[in-house]
Amino acid sequence: MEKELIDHLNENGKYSQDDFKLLETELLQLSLKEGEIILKEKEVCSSIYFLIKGAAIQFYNDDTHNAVIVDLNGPGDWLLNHKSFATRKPSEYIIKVYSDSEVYQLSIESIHGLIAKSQSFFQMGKILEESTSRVEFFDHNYTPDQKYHFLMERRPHLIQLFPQKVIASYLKITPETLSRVRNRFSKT
Amino acid sequence: MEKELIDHLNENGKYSQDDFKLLETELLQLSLKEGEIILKEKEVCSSIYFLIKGAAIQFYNDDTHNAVIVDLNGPGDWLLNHKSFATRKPSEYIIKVYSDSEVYQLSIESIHGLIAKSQSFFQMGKILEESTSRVEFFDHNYTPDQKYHFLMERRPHLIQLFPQKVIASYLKITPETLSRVRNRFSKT
DNA sequence: GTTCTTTCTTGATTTCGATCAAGTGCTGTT
DNA sequence: AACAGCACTTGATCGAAATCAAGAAAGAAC
Repeated sequence: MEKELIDHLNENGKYSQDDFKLLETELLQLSLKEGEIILKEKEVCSSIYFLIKGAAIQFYNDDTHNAVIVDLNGPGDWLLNHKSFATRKPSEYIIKVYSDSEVYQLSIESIHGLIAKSQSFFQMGKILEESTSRVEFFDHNYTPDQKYHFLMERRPHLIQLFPQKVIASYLKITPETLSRVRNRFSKT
Repeated sequence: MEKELIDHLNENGKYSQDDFKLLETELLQLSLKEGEIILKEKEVCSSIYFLIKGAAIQFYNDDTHNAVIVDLNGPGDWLLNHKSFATRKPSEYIIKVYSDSEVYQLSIESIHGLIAKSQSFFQMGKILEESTSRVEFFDHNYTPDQKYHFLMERRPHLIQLFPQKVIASYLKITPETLSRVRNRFSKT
């Protein structure tokens, strides 16, 4: 099992050597090419994917067929649509690999099996807690500068993984505004 | 048990007569006066409340001590802070009764006990799914008109329960803008 | 290398919602 | 009834970000 996942699990819970061995038997390692779709629109999210290397985006197409990016992911992140996974209903969003990536796939059946074998895997339920950062963005009604600072503090690695137009879409600002924010920011 | 709760449960799951009886023994009915606090800041949310009559708000105080409203509730809604309830960590937000209200209180211990007695109560886990409307607001980057239309479609009763300044804070627009939106809206 | 494309930057202009400022109307209190 | 205190409306102005429009820079394809 890759170091990334071991570190991630140890940071977010307590697992024994046996737990790691159990988990390893359920993981499916996949290599994905840029542009591959992990979760199609209207498909039920029935696996979660641990991103070892690469980058992924979650988005939907608005009425004018523009991709609206709702989440960005880098190495160490879990890829899933929380809502679809929890409700077993079709996903409104699409998950797509943004650059060549390595992932571990873990099916919902595997997760249930693991929990049956070891209570430790209950802790994985944490993955289901929607990363609250998006909700906080909304609650706080941030300015473009605040949004960028927020991103720099919480997920700075994402800035390296995606072009600015993607970051801008994620932050709900225009690429021009992001360029000016970065310009201001680099002078302080 | 009040009709509101029976209807609510039947709409969101399948429960037997025995389930209702079991539940009834765990419910604590409370009358609350306008302004009473249900969940204090930094308190762990260890009960959920079903709002039979009245109205409630969830908010936090920003750096300048203005209340920023993050959720509004009316009869038929459950009152809880999802994040604190799920993580057992202190809540960042406050839940306050906005007008004299009738609620049922249900503690987390009661919920666990109910699940132990009847699998039906697993379905209550749905309550824990964060109402997605707030996230959608953010994802879609709505204009003030769209926000108001969204509210009119999804939760029109809230508009009757709260003054416009409260609705405006919830929608992250000024009361002036809301007044103009409503004015435009009433002419179509 | 050179060309073609895409990304990023920079400037000018526009636009929408916030802010500022009165004024109106409603409710409750004495 | 008279007043005080709010909630709401309406108008005028302001400002921040979007939009429009070139260019510059950086990659990719040949």
